[in-house]
Amino acid sequence: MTKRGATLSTSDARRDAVVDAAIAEFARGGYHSTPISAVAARADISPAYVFKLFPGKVSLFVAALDRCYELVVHALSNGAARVEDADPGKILYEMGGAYAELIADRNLLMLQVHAQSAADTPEIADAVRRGLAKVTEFARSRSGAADDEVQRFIAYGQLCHLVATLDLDERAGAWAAVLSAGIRH
Amino acid sequence: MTKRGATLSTSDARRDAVVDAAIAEFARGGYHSTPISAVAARADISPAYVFKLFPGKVSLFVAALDRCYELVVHALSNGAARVEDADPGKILYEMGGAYAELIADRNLLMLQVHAQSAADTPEIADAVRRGLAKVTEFARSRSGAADDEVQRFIAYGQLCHLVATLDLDERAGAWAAVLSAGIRH
DNA sequence: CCATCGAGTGATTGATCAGTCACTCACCAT
DNA sequence: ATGGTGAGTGACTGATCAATCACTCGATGG
Repeated sequence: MTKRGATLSTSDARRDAVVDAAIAEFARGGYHSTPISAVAARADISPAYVFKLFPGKVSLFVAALDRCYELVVHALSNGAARVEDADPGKILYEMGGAYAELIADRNLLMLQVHAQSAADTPEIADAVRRGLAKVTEFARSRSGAADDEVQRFIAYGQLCHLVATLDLDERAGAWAAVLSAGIRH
Repeated sequence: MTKRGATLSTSDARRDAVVDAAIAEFARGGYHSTPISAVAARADISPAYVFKLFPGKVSLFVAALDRCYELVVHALSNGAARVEDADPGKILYEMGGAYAELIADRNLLMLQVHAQSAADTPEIADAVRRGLAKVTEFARSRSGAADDEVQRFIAYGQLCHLVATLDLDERAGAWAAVLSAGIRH
């Protein structure tokens, strides 16, 4: 994360604000159906200036994604710090709880879903892989869990995305209950 | 209006062909970045005629999704039929294998990924829930597995989507191996 | 031979959007 | 004051796309 402080030029501060706006707007509409003008409006600047701060739409989306995964790793780290024990299972469990808290507002979650869908753009695919690599590697090394436990951790994270995207936890139907069981919100 | 049991009128046959084309094209580009003209070109008809066969872009996408989930359930059914045993674990395992075969060409897989991302359109969200309900309920009742096993089955299906979307099984890096381990292609 | 009907299209419209460019304005050092 | 610099914008362009509509064509049947 770019450090925010007095040393930042105003354009760097703007860039950070635009990334915040981009996370919110891209999370709403996804990459292809979110116009730059929506991001600009949320950041209270003109669409033209967004193109002065970022070379193009893709790089803005990638910047939003990078920040997203940064926040995810940070949350996992906080979760892990909550348990003094060194039991990998417990650490992964707390990481899961911390992740659930982080994505409670859905923005970071939906951004990941949309990014996966837009992964035919190479720069976006690269950013997703980069972020997922950091998350996976951090979860593995920080928890000390075996590979298959880490894999399970990520798999249930993906299930969590599905449940949240479709609001399954607020739906009637046994099948919805099967999928949402134990997923924290 | 002429829906004869086995004999399709030419416009109904066209509709089917357009759905096939739609699956392929929407799988490539997703909902928002795939123009109707691409589907029309693949089906060798004019874009205008697509709108005679379907009332709008959304309903074409939904038709493609419906067919997709139909094929998925069919594949699961075939997989389950491969084991004479009544062991839920084995049945789920074979279902997983059959699913992996079905989505080997990626079209049905990517369509589901894109659908999840486009779920802010209510008709699309409904179609995904409808399809997922059928898949989940079929896997549960046909295998006789416990709810948490079914949940695990779906979760690893989602992980499989992620791995395939990002080509993780062809990437170097320990983290990619952790996520792709045991996922069949 | 003529009338009808369904299949299928070309041309167009109206809207949206990424990206560009020439420009203004405020501030600051000389 | 003056000239330079960086922040920020309005107005525009070129392209794309969903959707519509008036039309053609060929088969069918009376």
